[in-house]
Amino acid sequence: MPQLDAGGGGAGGGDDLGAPDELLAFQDEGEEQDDKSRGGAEVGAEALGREHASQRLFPDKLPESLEDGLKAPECASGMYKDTVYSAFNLLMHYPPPSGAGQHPQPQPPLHNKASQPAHSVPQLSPLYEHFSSPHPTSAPADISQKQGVHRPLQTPDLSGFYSLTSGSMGQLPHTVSWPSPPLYPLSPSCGYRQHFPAPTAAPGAPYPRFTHPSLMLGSGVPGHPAAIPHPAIVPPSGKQELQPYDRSLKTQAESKVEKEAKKPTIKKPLNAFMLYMKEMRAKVIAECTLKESAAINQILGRRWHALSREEQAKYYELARKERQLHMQLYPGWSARDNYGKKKRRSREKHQESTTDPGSPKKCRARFGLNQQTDWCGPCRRKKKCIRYLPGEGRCPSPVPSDDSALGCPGSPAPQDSPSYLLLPHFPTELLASPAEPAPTSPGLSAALSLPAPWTPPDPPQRPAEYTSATTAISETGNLACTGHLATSRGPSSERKRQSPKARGNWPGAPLPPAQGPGPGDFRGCTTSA
DNA sequence: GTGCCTTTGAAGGGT
DNA sequence: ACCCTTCAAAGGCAC
Repeated sequence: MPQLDAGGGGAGGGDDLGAPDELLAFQDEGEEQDDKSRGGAEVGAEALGREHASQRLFPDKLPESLEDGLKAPECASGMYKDTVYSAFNLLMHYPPPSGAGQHPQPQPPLHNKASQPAHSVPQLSPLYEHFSSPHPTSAPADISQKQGVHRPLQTPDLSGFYSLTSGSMGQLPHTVSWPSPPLYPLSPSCGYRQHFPAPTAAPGAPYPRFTHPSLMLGSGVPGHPAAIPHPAIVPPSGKQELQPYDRSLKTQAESKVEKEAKKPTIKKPLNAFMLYMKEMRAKVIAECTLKESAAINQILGRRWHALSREEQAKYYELARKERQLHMQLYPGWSARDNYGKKKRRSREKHQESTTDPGSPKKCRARFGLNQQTDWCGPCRRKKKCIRYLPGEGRCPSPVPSDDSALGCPGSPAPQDSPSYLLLPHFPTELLASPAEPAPTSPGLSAALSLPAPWTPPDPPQRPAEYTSATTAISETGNLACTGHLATSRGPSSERKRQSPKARGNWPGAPLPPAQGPGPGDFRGCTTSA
C-alpha cells in the first residue's frame, strides 16, 4: 500500500484529499481482495462500460444508490475495486449530473495523449499541474508535445479539471463514444465529493465516496435489483460461462489473454522527480537544443540535485498528493499490477550473468554500479551511443559530455577532464580496475579522484514531516546545462543500501553522494561482455 | 512495432 | 531491516 504520510502530511498542509482514516478504510477494503476475485471483478468492470452505456440511455433505470451495489454481497470481494477503476474512467467521460453544477461544457481533453497506450490510464498529473502551475499560461509546453495535440489554453476555471484522454476511451471495451469527451471537474484538493451530491450512505459508512450515476455500480452487480444481465458480468468467482459460440471459437485461455489485453492499465503515480522532469523537460529542450530523453534526463537529474530543499519539497508534496489521489481513485491498485508489462532487460542480464563469469552484472555487483544502467563492458550497444569512448572503444557517434557541447548555453566542462571522463557511465573497462594501475591521463587521474567527502549542508527547513534532510549535490559548478555528468547519485543498489531513516526520513530525501564508486566514479572493471 | 537509454523515487517481494 | 527489481515520462534511436 502506498505510504501514507505518517506525519499526516496533510495535517498541516491542508491536505483534504481525504482523511487518513478514510483512506485506510478505503484501502483496507481493496486489500482484502485476492487475485481470484479480482479476476472476476475485472470482467465485471469491463461489463460496466457496456452497462454504463445502457444507463446513459435509460437514466431513469439507474440504481438507487451506489452503495447498494457496493454493499451487495457480490461486491464483497473484488468487484468493488475494479469497478471503481472503471467507474473513474466512466466519470471522466460522463457528464456529471446536472445537480452537480459547475460542470463545464465538453472540452477537448487537457491530456489528449495520442501516444498513450490504448489501454492505459493517464497520469494524474493534472493534479500536479494544478498545484504547480498557478499561472496556466506558463505551463510547460511539453505536456502535449509528444502527443502532438495542442493543448488548449487553460483558464483558471479549467485548471482544476481532470480529464481522461480520448485514447483512454479505448480502455473501456464496448463503451459507446460520447459526442465529445467532457471534462470532469476535480477539485485541486481531489474534491470529487465537492462536485457531487453527498452520499446517501448511513453515517459512518465508508461508501460510497462517489455518487455519480456512472458509479452506480449496482446495476452491474448480479443479483442487484437493478442489475441488467450481461454476458461479461461474472460472479466473484471470476469464472464466466461462455456462450456456445464462444466455446467453439476460443478457448478459455485465449479469452483470458484477450481480457488481459483489454484490461485497463493504471499507471503508477508520478514521483517527485518525474513531476519535476515533466515540468522542466521542455525548458531543457529549449535551452539545450536536445531532444534525446536520455541526455535530457541526465541534465534534469543534475538539476534536480541542484534544487533547493524548498523547491524539491514542492515536488515531493505534489507527488504525495498524486499518490493519495491515485490511492483514492484506484483503491487496491498496486504497482505490482503493471509488472511484466514492460520488457525487462535486467532479467535478460541476470540470465546472462549466470553464464558469464565476467558478465556485466557481476562486474556491476563488484563495483556497486547500477545494475540496470551502468555498463561494465565495452559499449555493447550497437546503436548510436551517447557515450564517448576513448581510443578503440569510441562509439560511432560520441555525444559530448558537457551540456554546453550538447547544445546548452553554459560553462564548458572542466578543462582537466576529458569529456569521456565526465560521462556518468563511462565504459569502465577502458579504465583500470581498482587493482590495476591507474591510467596516466591527467584528466583521468583527476576524474578518478573520488568525490570530496560529503558534508551535510546546513540544516534544512523542511516541512514538519520531513526531518534530517540531506542534499546530495556533488557537482562542482554550474549545474544548469553545465558541469560534468558524473552524478552524485549512487547506483540503485547502493543508494538503497541506506535506509530511508539513515538518509533522512522525509519522503524522497536525497542520498548523500556515494562514498564509493558510483556511476560517475569511473572505477575500472576489466571484464567485458 | 518494440525495446533501449537515462534519470529519481516509490513500492513490494525476497532474504 | 535491507536488498533487489520494476515502473513511472520522454523521445530519439536501433533493430
